[in-house]
Amino acid sequence: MVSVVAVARRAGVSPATVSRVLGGRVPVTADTRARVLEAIEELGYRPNEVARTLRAGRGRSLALVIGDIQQGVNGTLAKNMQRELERQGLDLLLFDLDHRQDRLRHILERAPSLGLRGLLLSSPHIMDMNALVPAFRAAVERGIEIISVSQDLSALGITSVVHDDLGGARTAIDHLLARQSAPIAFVGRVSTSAIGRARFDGYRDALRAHGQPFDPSLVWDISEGFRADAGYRATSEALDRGLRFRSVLAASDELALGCMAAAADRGLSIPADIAFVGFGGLGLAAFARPPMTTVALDVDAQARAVCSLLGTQQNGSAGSTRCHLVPTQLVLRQSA
Amino acid sequence: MVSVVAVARRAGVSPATVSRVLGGRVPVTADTRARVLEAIEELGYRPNEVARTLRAGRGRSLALVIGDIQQGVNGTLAKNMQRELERQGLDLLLFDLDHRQDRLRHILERAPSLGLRGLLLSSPHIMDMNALVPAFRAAVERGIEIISVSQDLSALGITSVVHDDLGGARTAIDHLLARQSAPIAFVGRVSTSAIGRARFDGYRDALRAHGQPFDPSLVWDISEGFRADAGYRATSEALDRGLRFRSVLAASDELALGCMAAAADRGLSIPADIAFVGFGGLGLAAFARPPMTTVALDVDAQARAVCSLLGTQQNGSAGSTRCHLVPTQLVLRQSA
DNA sequence: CTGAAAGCGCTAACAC
DNA sequence: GTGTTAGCGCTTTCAG
Repeated sequence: MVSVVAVARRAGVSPATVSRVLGGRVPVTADTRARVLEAIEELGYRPNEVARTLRAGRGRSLALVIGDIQQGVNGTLAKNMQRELERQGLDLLLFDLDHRQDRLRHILERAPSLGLRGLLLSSPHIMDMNALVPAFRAAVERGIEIISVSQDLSALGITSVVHDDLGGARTAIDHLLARQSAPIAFVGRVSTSAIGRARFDGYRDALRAHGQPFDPSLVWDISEGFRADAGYRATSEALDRGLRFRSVLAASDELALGCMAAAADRGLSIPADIAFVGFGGLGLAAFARPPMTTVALDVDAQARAVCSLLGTQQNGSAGSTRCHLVPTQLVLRQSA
Repeated sequence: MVSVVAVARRAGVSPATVSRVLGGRVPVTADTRARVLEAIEELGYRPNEVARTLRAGRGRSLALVIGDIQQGVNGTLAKNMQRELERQGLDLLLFDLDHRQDRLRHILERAPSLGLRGLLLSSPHIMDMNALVPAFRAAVERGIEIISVSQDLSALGITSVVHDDLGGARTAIDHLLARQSAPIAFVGRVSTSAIGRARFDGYRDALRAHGQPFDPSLVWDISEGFRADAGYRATSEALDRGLRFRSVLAASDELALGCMAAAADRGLSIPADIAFVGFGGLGLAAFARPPMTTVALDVDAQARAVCSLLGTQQNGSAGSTRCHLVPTQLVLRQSA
């Protein structure tokens, strides 16, 4: 491996000077600089990031700790995050939680020894914070920046950049009500998901704001995961039980797709018999038939917001930590 | 940061001994060992991966270099790869190519200085190998293991673990022919995609094997990306032009979804009027209406195969490098 | 079986 | 403006 020493020798200078040229923070004679640059070129030298990291105490990578990269808009999130981080010369380590809390603790503990600069936590999973707070605290004390992007953890002193799930759900309900689609069912309140919870809260708040009755039998909890099959099952059961509803707000696009399939399988017409609104803004939703109306998340804006926050944080001063809201947008298609 | 030195002091031994206990490869007295372990426990010591990496010359992470994490089964691929790598104590660095070849060269050049152990290349993009081969070679010489998982690059001395795209397409055609769905169209031959090419080859070969005519007007190229809108457009145009076909094999599930939407929008019945087969095995495909028949990829098997190959490779001995084929499976649903 | 010492590649102090 | 030196934390000789 070509090292600073080799470059220095070739340029007839000391390793320190090579380092100075590389850093660009300390003045170097134009002539020396040119010789060093030339040597670097000739030798095809590349600074060793690992050595730099060891020296500096921390490196140039962040971990994206994600609930389930396979689901929903998480792929898009990963893509956007990687792109934005790279713009700042940062690398992205991917760590899939598979929704297991012990895995989160594990990566928190490993972060400092990996030289990670920070940790982007994208899990909607409601965690046992008593068990986790010490791990978070320890990481922050070691200089790890933590930003939560799926649930608001600002109360714990963790900077959060989350979508306006509540507002998004409200907008959806407003729309559904405006087009006379009450009663409205909600699918996807999951006891373990902060996102499911927030979207449900928006649903309930909006009903209340409009003076609409809240009917618990129209809220369909699902055990876990916002998968299409859960939506299918919930809707099928509701239909079997003869529940009366004219529309469904789903906590995810996948869920909504499952719901729509269930309605379609019973020969129901969408949106005439039942209207459906999804949540997420999956590209594929536009190709469901009918095309799905959905509350679209702006993951690109979120990624940019997260990156602009990096380095800015006042480490974990629990009181003042803010939660930044990323606006959502109702995309009207034909399902509602 | 708690270091070996601190642990050593506490246990009353030398740093070397601590290291030996950690490594477990060199015999240590049971007593000493116990004292060291205790000190580690008390201090909450964690070995610094960065220092280890610097010392060893390479670390414990691989890069997953992916064409577009947002598309198709790539999310599933990332998830499975991360899980399997972690089983071997390896971390996964995510690098999204956005289908740009210069980005691949870039990461190849950076790999050694990042201490990467290897590079999992998942891009179907057909690249200018003249421009890339030197970069590949340089990386391999520096000890980077490279495995290609989306296209067969064994001719270049790069171990490849790819799905049996050709066989999968053949099976789909066999099925379509058996159910009297000729003529069969193919959508998704992309000039820049090795995957699109391989699946197309399977389509053409199977037609030939069955003595079916090959009609070029039934092969719909798309400019790039296996997105649903491309499928929608291609199918719409074909229908507008009055082309005669009874079924469509798509090079991806997204594409197929777009195709089905186009047919549905014209009031065509699926599969009675036109049958559709997708490629990939996206979970969502089961909730299209009608449910989509698709050639499912076994990404889990692929990830396991890749990991079992790590460390096994005889670095880039161009002649003998093998291409491992992962079988696909036709999942019959109602669209064909 | 254990300790001392060297060194992976880099950069920040400290001289000059 | 530039060179010398030390040390980030680890493991691996080499002695003992």
